[in-house]
Amino acid sequence: MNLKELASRLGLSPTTVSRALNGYPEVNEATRERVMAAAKRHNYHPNTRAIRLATGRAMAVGHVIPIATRHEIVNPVFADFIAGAGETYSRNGYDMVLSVVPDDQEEATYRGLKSKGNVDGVIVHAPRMNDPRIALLHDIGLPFVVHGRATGAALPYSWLDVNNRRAFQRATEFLLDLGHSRIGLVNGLEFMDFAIRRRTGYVDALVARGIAPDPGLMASDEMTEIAGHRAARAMLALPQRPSAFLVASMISGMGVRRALEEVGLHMGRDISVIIHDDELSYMKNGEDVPIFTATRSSVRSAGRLTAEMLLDIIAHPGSAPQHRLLEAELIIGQSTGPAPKV
Amino acid sequence: MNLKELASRLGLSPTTVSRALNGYPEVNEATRERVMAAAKRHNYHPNTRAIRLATGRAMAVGHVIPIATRHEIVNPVFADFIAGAGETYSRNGYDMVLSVVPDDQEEATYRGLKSKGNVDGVIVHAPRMNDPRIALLHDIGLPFVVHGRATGAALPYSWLDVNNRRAFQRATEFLLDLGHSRIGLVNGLEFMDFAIRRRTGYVDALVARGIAPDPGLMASDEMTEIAGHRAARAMLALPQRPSAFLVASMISGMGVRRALEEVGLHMGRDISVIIHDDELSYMKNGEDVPIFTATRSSVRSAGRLTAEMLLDIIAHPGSAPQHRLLEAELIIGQSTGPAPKV
DNA sequence: AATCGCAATCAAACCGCTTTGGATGCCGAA
DNA sequence: TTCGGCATCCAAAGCGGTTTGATTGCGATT
Repeated sequence: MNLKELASRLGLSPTTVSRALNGYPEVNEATRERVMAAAKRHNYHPNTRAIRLATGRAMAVGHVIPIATRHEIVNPVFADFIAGAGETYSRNGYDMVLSVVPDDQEEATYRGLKSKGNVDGVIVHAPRMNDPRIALLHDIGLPFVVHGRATGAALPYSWLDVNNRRAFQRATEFLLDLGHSRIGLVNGLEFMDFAIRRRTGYVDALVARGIAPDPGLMASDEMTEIAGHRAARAMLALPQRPSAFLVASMISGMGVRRALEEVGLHMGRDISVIIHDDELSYMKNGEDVPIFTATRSSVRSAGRLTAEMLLDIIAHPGSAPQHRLLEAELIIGQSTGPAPKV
Repeated sequence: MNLKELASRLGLSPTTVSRALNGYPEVNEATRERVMAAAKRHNYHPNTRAIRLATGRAMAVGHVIPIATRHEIVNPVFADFIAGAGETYSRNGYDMVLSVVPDDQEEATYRGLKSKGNVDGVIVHAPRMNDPRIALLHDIGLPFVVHGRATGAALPYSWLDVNNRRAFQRATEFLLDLGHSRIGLVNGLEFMDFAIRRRTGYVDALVARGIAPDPGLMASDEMTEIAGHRAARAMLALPQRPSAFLVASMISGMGVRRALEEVGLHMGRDISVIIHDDELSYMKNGEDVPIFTATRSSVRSAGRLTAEMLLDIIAHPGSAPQHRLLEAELIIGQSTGPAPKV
């Protein structure tokens, strides 16, 4: 069943039927209802491919995921972000198209997406310092929103980010207030923009209290259980071990906890831990009382909001770049307590 | 730059240019090369929307992800499966379109995908017993492959699955051989097909050795850290506690390990644990020596293979359903050892 | 009665490609 | 010489919608 056939059954022209279904004003209400009813009765759905060609819009948004020929891994927050963004797209009749490509083909993929007209815009994931994608997308004229920020970008661009600096600053202050002065930072890889900001927040808080940051207490690695474990073990082996940890993710935090248990330290009593909690749906931080004290920000709702921003930008080309900075909550769980007297 | 313009620059008809670019034989080789060169020089990429309309093919595959209005959560293996499938699609010029929809709109989504012509086929995730999607997709005539199997399906369908029954049977036998006789099963939710099969494997192995399965040693819940912890705690509190655990996932396994440590049991010495390891990229099971003894099967390569199967089915409509059963490896890590003498 | 305005509808062009069904020119065979 | 066959190339008709630019009918205005 297509437009033409539906129109002929109704004794109307395709023009009128199209307009009736799309809510144009110049069609008699009685006619419109007749058309609507017939469309429903015959289970008519306009062919997306034809709409796309006719309107010149792709009605789709792209997400490009470069895969590890070298170091990076599929980001564990990715699934939840996508789920959030996908909700927004579904609600607005957009498709989400994912391109999983070797990272040396990332640029070609963006160019292809634009010139072949597959999508109306893209969301940029996991920005790094001086991220080349921003200039690239500007260059090819493909609307985009960055999830996160890219320090060093020369051009203006739209972004949505969590205030990572502030979150880690507050968490550090919270630990300092509890009497901790040697605080270990188990950070993500510091070519990722958010990891840099987190370290800045941590360092700022220490410096503001007159504490010189100790390089031995700052680790930077992938946010895996293994890496978290390794970093914590190393710091626990120091002559002056930390009495608290600030950890970049739930998963790293589990590695840290394992390290603590191995050396016989009780989390929340002998040693404090704060993690950043992205509220991943499959990685809940406890049920009633959180296991970890955490800076918390839902990556899923970030996905929803980022997608909304992008759709708005697509709908209003030429509008000024948009920015949105979300604050993380600091929620108290069982993993923090006053620094033990020495 | 479009076909018509490229053609006119070349002094050729669109027909010939189209054929030249698509490798049709009825075009002079010299002409073809001239066309190819011009296409490259002008950075010509055919408009995907037009191709799709003209050929009637969507050149896209759909993945429908129902989101939790009730119980389910975004599947943690999902990201890796998608990454694998996406590789296959990219390599073959297909797009992957993800639909994230409230689960009461799942059926409508599949129907829409078909009637609006957005995709040429779909992959069905996380099949349950008597999964209604199979009959639905048969009904609307949308090619599909199931990742997993759906016990109770009346109609034939294509699937790719891991031999979950065998994997858990082997793991159980391995534990039995080590002298364990009380083995706790920390399973996933048993409306999921794979969870049922795993339990079957576990039970079969026990029965084969003349051991009656103890309902108190079989837990079924979401595969989260929290749930794994809860299940393990409950079993450890039994008058006759298990000396080994068989656990459905890496994440559950971390909860189990936490429970063990809380009650002062050393994993691998006092108590044995085997998990199922999907080889998620952000959840490595150790680096050199695996932390957990595990039944292992890469969900990422499953994604690749499932996608290949689907593309094959799309390319050969009317062919017989295809099946592929992958065997899991049993790899030995640090979490298993002989049952302690009582 | 002639004109105007407005509501409602339609024919046809168009989006950018593929594909069908010819054309055209040239060569070798009858 | 004539004609069939072959290699090349092309005009035009789709694909299934949207959108532009009329057209029609009718009550209201002059």
